Amino acid sequence: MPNKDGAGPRWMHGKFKCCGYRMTKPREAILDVLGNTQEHLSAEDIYLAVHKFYPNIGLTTVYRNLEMLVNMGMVVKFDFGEGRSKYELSDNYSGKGHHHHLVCKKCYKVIDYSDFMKDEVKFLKNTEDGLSKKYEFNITDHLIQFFGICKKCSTK
Amino acid sequence: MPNKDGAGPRWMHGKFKCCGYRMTKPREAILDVLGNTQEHLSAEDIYLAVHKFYPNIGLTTVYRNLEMLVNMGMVVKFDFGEGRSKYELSDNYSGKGHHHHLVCKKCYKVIDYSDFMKDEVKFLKNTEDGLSKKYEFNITDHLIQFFGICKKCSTK
DNA sequence: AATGTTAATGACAACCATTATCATTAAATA
DNA sequence: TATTTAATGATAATGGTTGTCATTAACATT
Repeated sequence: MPNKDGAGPRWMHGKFKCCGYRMTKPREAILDVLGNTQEHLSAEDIYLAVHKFYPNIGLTTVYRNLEMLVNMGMVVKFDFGEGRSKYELSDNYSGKGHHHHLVCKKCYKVIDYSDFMKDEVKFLKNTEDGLSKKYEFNITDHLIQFFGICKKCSTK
Repeated sequence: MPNKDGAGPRWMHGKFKCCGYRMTKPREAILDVLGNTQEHLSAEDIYLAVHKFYPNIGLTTVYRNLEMLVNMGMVVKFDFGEGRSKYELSDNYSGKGHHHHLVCKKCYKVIDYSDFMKDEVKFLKNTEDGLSKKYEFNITDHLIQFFGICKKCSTK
């Protein structure tokens, strides 16, 4: 799963360099893991995946890098109510494209959906504009999640 | 702030009784606190407020009751990214009415807004219907939050 | 009002995701 | 290759939340 050539995409290196950061093996491995899954991974999930190839990379490092990547906007952190955060590459860096989440409250399975975005975009634009003006808030983000019970969980 | 008569609204007692639950002093005090604030309180906030009048009510009891009230649908639990959950009475039991949240990412101030709900309701209905059908999910809830920087935080 | 049943409590320990500390290592640059 | 300092890894600490268990008190029944 990780890039065995040890280089990683060129643009990535640039991205880090120009911020005064370095491209390190753990950082690259973490991005690799995030880039090669459709799942929503916890810090520990990522740690375990990375650990297979680089057994000396520690959990602390994973947390540190995730925090940094979130701050850089390359990774997004989600809370699905499971007691631990989940991470995924942000829209610009993942193949998934813009999507939102549908979360099962029982098994915490998460479905990405990107249908129904037309209404949503309109609604979001309106609301963000209105709220920004009225409450003098500089809105940078939104979180839209639907919760429910998935098919599997509803039949047991 | 708590009802000194020690009775509380009648309908509440009924609500609990018919589920096999009991109306206890801690439970009542917690509901009282939640019913008499416009703030979004953490478990500890509630504990401290309750503690003033009933110093022997413990934090564990607060957590236990909150969990139970959330399961009953009387209280809603929110995560604003602060590292601890916040609680408020659900729409049906609070004077606030249906609203959503605008959260400052720096100071975690939360603004309730109920403007712009017209678009939202339409959008939500559409999306929920579509998602339910397509993904065979029984949708029960949604979470809509806007994040940004409040005026105060942006000028310092 | 007294009693019995059992939901609920309170004190404390345990849990577990996340963060802080700090000596050591290794990217990037010259 | 040497220098600088960002980044690492091991470990301890933090802090919100949950589990345990003996005790208490709501409520229905008598």
